[in-house]
Amino acid sequence: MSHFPFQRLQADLAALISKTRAGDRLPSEPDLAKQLGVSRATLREAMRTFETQGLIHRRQGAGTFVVGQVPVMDAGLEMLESLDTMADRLGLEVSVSDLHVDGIPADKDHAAALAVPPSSKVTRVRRVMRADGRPVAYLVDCLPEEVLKPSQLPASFKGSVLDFLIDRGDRLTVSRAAISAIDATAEVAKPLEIQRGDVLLQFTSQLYNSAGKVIDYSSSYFIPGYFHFHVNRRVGG
Amino acid sequence: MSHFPFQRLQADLAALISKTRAGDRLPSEPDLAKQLGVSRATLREAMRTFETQGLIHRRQGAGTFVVGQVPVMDAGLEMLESLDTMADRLGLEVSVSDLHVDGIPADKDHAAALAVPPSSKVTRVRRVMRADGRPVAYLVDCLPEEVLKPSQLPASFKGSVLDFLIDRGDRLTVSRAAISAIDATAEVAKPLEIQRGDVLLQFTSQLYNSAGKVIDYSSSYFIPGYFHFHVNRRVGG
DNA sequence: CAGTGGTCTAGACCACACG
DNA sequence: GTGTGGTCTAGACCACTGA
Repeated sequence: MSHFPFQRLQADLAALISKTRAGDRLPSEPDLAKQLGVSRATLREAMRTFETQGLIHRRQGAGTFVVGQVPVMDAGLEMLESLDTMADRLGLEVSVSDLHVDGIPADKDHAAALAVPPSSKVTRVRRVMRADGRPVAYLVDCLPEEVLKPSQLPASFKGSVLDFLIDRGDRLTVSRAAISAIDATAEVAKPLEIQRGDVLLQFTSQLYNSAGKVIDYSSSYFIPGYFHFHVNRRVGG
Repeated sequence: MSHFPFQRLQADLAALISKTRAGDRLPSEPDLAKQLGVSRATLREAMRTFETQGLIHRRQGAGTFVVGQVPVMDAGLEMLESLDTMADRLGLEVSVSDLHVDGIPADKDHAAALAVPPSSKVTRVRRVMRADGRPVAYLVDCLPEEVLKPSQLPASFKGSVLDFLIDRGDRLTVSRAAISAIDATAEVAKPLEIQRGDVLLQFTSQLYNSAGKVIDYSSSYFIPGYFHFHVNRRVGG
């Protein structure tokens, strides 16, 4: 028996997953832990890696399922386009769920990013993007109320704030996105159906109009494995 | 007593950390777990969040220390520059440690990225970048042997492959970087002095010369909190 | 309802740092 | 050696799913 349970366990799990048909359920965690000769805690730690890669999906009360080939969205970062538009361009099917639109008072973060007074009203739009029925991104947009009131969004709103603004005729120029990697908090883990502590790619963006004013402050959380973002960087001046 | 130990624990830990002077040691994990009324496993789970944010640093055998204000490297992604150059521009002190240069046979990944035959020789350069003495990034460059032999690197090599190539007169044009978020594997966790499973921002880059040939394939791993990468995205065509 | 994954506990052993 | 963080175990209770 190896003295490094975790490494061996990773290999054993990889073998098990690869020989399980997509969509099928793995044995329950207690059973699997017994089979592989480790405790359930260790097993779960190892499973987190495979969930991050999008190879398995765990559903409380239901089980752990092997996930089939994932549709990957590959996009450059030079251009800003909505995930909807991106999916269209790539010929992928995406859907939106858990759409919530509300008005909230600006907190310090909003006030600084949007250049509005603290406690002024901002419109918040939250939703989950799904590909193949599985959550792949969680998006939160915040806009000053004078740019967008919750009531202005039509019943037919399909989830893309960017596309809505463009269609409405707003003159948008550029978006500045900060890129980071984070642990999922409980708030974003729940809609994305992942675990708190799972790894996410985060974009925090400010969208400018032609007057140079920030009209949208958004946080986007992407589950790794479903997206391939890339950027071309020039060398020298 | 709250029914949500984790949330309360996060708040308690945050309070403890904020009132501890930078550089001081926190109580040991068993002591702290007892103080806060949770098990050590739960405590460690919560601590991971603060370590990701760079607020604390855990050293096996020594203790957990509160980290002072971190020097942040803020950089756009439109231009490719070495971390050395970036640090200079920002007036920050960085150092290189754990420099390893070796020649290895190309694996499938190298062969595909560098467009060289499998098992042909590639030169690999690995090193850790430190700011304020703390590891902040782990960098691995792989170059075909005909571009760079291990013996060609001078003893004075200070860690930047990009700067070396530029100084040598290589005509470089553009770098294509793929951006991802990953769990730290054991291999990168060790040099970065973090835990396996901690979150990292990863850039995987191909550097092109003016002939359109890939001459460097690199993987860069960044600890979140020390870097603010951003990109400006144009709207529309 | 039984069974699943999500969380927490108490305790153990190890490798490592430091005096 | 002593004490630290790193890891693993065995068991418990909970929330949720689905028949």
